[in-house]
Amino acid sequence: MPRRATRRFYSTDAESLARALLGATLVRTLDTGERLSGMIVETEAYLGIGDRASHAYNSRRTPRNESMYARPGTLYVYFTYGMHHCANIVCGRPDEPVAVLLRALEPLTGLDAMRRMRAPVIPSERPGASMKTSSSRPLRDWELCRGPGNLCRALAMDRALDGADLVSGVGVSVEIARRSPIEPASISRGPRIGLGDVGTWKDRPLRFWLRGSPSVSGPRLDGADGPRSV
DNA sequence: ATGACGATTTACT
DNA sequence: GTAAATCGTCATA
Repeated sequence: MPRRATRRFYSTDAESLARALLGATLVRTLDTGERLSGMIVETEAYLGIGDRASHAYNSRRTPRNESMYARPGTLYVYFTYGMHHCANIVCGRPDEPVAVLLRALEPLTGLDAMRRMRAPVIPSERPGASMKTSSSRPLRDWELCRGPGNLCRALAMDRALDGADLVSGVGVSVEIARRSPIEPASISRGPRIGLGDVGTWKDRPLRFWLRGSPSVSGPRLDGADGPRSV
């Protein structure tokens, strides 16, 4: 199949990598040996110490974001909102805290395992208690990895994977398989999602997605192209 | 020690 | 549209 992405592939600026990752396949191997995979359809670029929306803004370097300063091809996984994990791939040059957030995949294999991971955790199975049928209808295939938090949940990715090197491939349970380049015309871009008060950085069109994919997150105001294209 | 804050998601008015 | 869930992390004291 396609070959694993090389160090060179990741050694570029965030915007270029965000585009290059679209269409690539992310493969996650569980401890059980199950292989879950999906096509990357949505990414966001975080440009580094000058990017007010970045965890590394103003050279901020703490135990949490330490892996942002690692070699290109390193995984940066963080925990937020008390319940979600988000996964990034570090790029740029070594010691440069530049990264791309993985926001959505179109599931390819291991959908049953993904559905299992996404299944809500019942607080306590109380016999006799009226089972409040969680109004949640069964998840459709295309929404299993829709959104950065859901993506990590479906693929069982957490801080244990933070700092993993996607290139060496030694004992790595996550890998990126390149694919033939995507037609530039099929890529849309727009402002990043979920940012706080970051001034003008809020509007920079650093979010990229594959036009037409149902798995792309964010508000879908129209039908054909998902979020407002730019 | 304390408090404010999330690169989110989901449910609800 | 608004709000709640939920807790690790970081800056401040």
